[in-house]
Formats: sequence, C-alpha cells, structure tokens
Amino acid sequence: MNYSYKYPKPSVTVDCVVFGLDDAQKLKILLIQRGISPYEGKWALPGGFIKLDESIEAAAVRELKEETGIDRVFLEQLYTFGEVNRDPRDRIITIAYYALINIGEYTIQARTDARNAEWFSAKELPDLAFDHQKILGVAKQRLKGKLRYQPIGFELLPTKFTLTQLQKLYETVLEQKLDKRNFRNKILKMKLLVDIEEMQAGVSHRPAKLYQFDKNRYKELEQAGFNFEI
Amino acid sequence: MNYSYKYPKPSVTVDCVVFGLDDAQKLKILLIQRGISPYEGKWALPGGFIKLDESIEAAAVRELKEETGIDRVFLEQLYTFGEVNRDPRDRIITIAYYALINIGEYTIQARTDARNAEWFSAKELPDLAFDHQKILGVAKQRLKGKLRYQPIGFELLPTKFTLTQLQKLYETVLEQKLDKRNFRNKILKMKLLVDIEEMQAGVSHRPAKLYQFDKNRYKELEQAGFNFEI
DNA sequence: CTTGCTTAGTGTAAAATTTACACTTTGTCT
DNA sequence: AGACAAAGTGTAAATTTTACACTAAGCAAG
Repeated sequence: MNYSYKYPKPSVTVDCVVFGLDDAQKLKILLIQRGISPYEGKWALPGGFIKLDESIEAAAVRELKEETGIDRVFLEQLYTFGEVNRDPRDRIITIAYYALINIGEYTIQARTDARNAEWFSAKELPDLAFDHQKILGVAKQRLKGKLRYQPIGFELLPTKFTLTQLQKLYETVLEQKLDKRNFRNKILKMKLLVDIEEMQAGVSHRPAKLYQFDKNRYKELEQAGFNFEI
Repeated sequence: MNYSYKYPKPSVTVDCVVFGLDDAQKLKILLIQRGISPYEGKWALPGGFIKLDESIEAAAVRELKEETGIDRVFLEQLYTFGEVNRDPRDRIITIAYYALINIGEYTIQARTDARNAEWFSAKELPDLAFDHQKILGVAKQRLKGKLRYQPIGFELLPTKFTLTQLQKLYETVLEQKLDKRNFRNKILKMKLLVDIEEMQAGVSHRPAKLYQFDKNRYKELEQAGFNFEI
C-alpha cells in the first residue's frame, strides 16, 4: 500500500479485441486464458493495467506484445467500459481497443499473465471473463460498420491477395453474399488495388492474380474528397 | 491522503461537448469558465471526476447537470483521451461525451466549479484549457460523420420544427449547401416526419408547416433493415 | 385594399449508379 | 486427353440521384 491519494480512484486497464481471418476467410478472435485470479482459467481479451508514464494507446500496444507477441498492427480505440461492478475485485474502468492482423504473419505465443493464447472462431466463442462478451459484441459491430466505409479490410489479409480472398472477407464480416462481378468492378474502378503481375501459387486450379492495396493512393484520393465505400 | 493503493493510479474524469443551435441554425458549443486552478478563468468543457459508485455515463450526466443545469439530453460516449501530460496536475485520463440539446429548452446556469457558462459559436471559440480544443475537434468530426447516417439531428431542434430549419441544420453541420426540393423529397419519402397540421407562428412571411420526428417509426424501420441517410 | 416583400412549397427529365445475371478461360490433377 | 475447380469477364434494366424555376401564402406598409 504505497500510493496514497486524497480522493479514491478507479483502476484503469486496456483490453484488446484482436481480429484475424483463417484460411477460409472466416473471422477469428484472439483470446488468452487467464493464469491468475479472478476468473483464473477463463478465456478473456488480452489486456492489463495502464502505467502512469505511458499513453493509453501505448499501454494497448505493450499489453498486446506482452501477452500475445503481436506487434505493429492496425489498432484503434473502440469504447470505454466502466459499469460499477464489471470487475469483482474493485472499480475498474477499461478502455477497449480493436486490432486487425494478418494471421499468417504471426505465431501466437502466450506470455506473462496468460496461461495460453488461442484463436477462436467468432461464431464459437467460449464463456468469457468480466464483461468481455459485451466488449466483443461492440467490436464486431464496429468492424462491420467501418469495413464498408474505410479501407481497413486489407489489414486482415496478406499484403498480396486475390480478389476472391478480399470478397470472402467482406462476405464474412458483413454477413452477406456479394456478387462477384459487381464486387470486382466496384473495387477495381477505385484504382486502389495494384495488379502486381504475380499469380497465386499452390492451388490445384486456375490461379488468381495477386493485388496489393495502394495506401498512398488512398490518402491522395481521400484528400481530394473521395469516399471509400463497398 | 486517505486512499492508499498498492499500485499508482491515474485519475479519471469525464468531459462533455454540448452542441446546440442558435436561431439561425448555427452550431453552438457550451463552455464553462473555470473557477478553480489549473487554468482558472479559462474556458473549458464541462466535466469532472468520476465517483467510484457511479458509471461513467452517470458521471457525465451528473457533471452536466451540476455545471450547467442541463438534464435529460442525448448523450453519447465520444472518445477517451489519455496522453501522459494532458493535465499539468497529474496523470488524468478523460472520457469524453458529446451531447445534443435543443437550446430553447434550457436556460444555462453556471454552478459548482464553474464561474460562468456560455454558448460559443463553433466558428469563434476562445482558447480552451487542457486538450479541450482537440476533444472538440473530434466531437465536431463525429457529429458531422454521424448526422448523415443516424437521425440525431432532431435532438438539436425543438420537437416541432419546419423543414427549412431541418435543412439549415444539415447545411450547418455538414458544411455544404443542399438542394431544397431534393432534401424535402428525400426526408419526406422516409415517412419519419409527421405533419402535425400546425403552422409556424410569429414570422412576417408565409408560415411553414410544422413536423415532428417519429422515433417509434424509426425504430420499427431500423429493425426491418432500413438505413437512414441524408 | 392593393402592392411588394419574403419564405414556403412543388415535379420532372437527364445522368449516374446499382443491380441482376451466365458463360468462357486457365491451370492442375489423374 | 479429359475432368475438375475456381478465375475472369460485360451488358441491359432498374433505381437513385441530380439539376433546376416558378407559383402560393401570409404579412407589412402605404
């Protein structure tokens, strides 16, 4: 008991909802199995306490790295949850972030407070600790809402991807079928994808062209008033 | 120094960006003049420390009431700001909210820590305390972004309003001129406004019809998959 | 009570965008 | 060589969006 204040203070944590896609372009969420009380053994979102000399986002980045090994990803603040009894220990307010990662780039490894770290299908989640189920719901909603109007889907794919992969990703997250020709026409007309003149390898059928997302071009167009929309 | 903890904790506050419209449908923001240090005498967003037995939103509601007298309004979480040095006293994280109110319904009154409370034009703001300028910028962006896709504009108008008032509100916030006929056709086709068969009074020209927003109808349509968009 | 002023209120045609839809091509595997 | 699997491609119809200008109604002033 070394830190004293004139007024009582809540504790503040960050939690991260990490989204990824599996090989079939299905949505996955990275959870850790808690190694300590409370909810020891339960699955939860990676996260932890904020240090006084780091910004909130820095804390999110640090916790992600510490608990899962993930580094340098798309990370954006989601929402702050602060119901009085959301944590049995104490009054704890948590600032939730969501991250989009290309699963292929990482080998997940559990560290620090986490007993284990694992990808779960967004459709078959285990019981979660605290109010993490609720946080996850908000994150899924946000992802769904944002995907149509911001070019963030590419964060979930490898840098080189096929149009079919991209379409499947949209279909998964938006939970609706899209027309192949219309989808291709629309996305190509934006001139945001560059045909890198390479072909998909290792498939036992006609290989697809590979494309890359041109972020700089997007920034330019955005400046000029362009609105991305699928 | 009565509260002791094993680990250091940041303080947590809430701040509210309160939007209103003046008679000419120009955007206004409610600020308070700080009566206490730091930044004594400077203008700032209404807000204050969270108590341990209230949720974050409850704190925002309470502070709004305490500092400005405002009660029962549209209030939504905006973003959480937590740069390490955003407050000179200490490490303070603030959870920002934004509120939309019908100016006509309230007489603003300064209370508690506020020396004064006043409406400022969104275009001519004084220097603000802390990082409140930044918070305000984020709030304006959010309002602008949300107005087109959610029927929240009505919160800024009296319950009975004319189509011209509504259009002016959109023009102000979106910062673009809209076509009168197209605007009317679009909004009326949604069947979200009810013609209450009353006329505007006290104007020295042809009086306009008054309408009300039908919130229940909106909820129904939303359920059925309808997407509001101006 | 007539005239002028100010804002309310109204419809349509052209342009642009979105939708629906099916067959050919290409590479691999046997 | 043939079968298989996914890649790749264009158009016509429907819908939505845009641009645009005059008449109507009430009030005020003479």
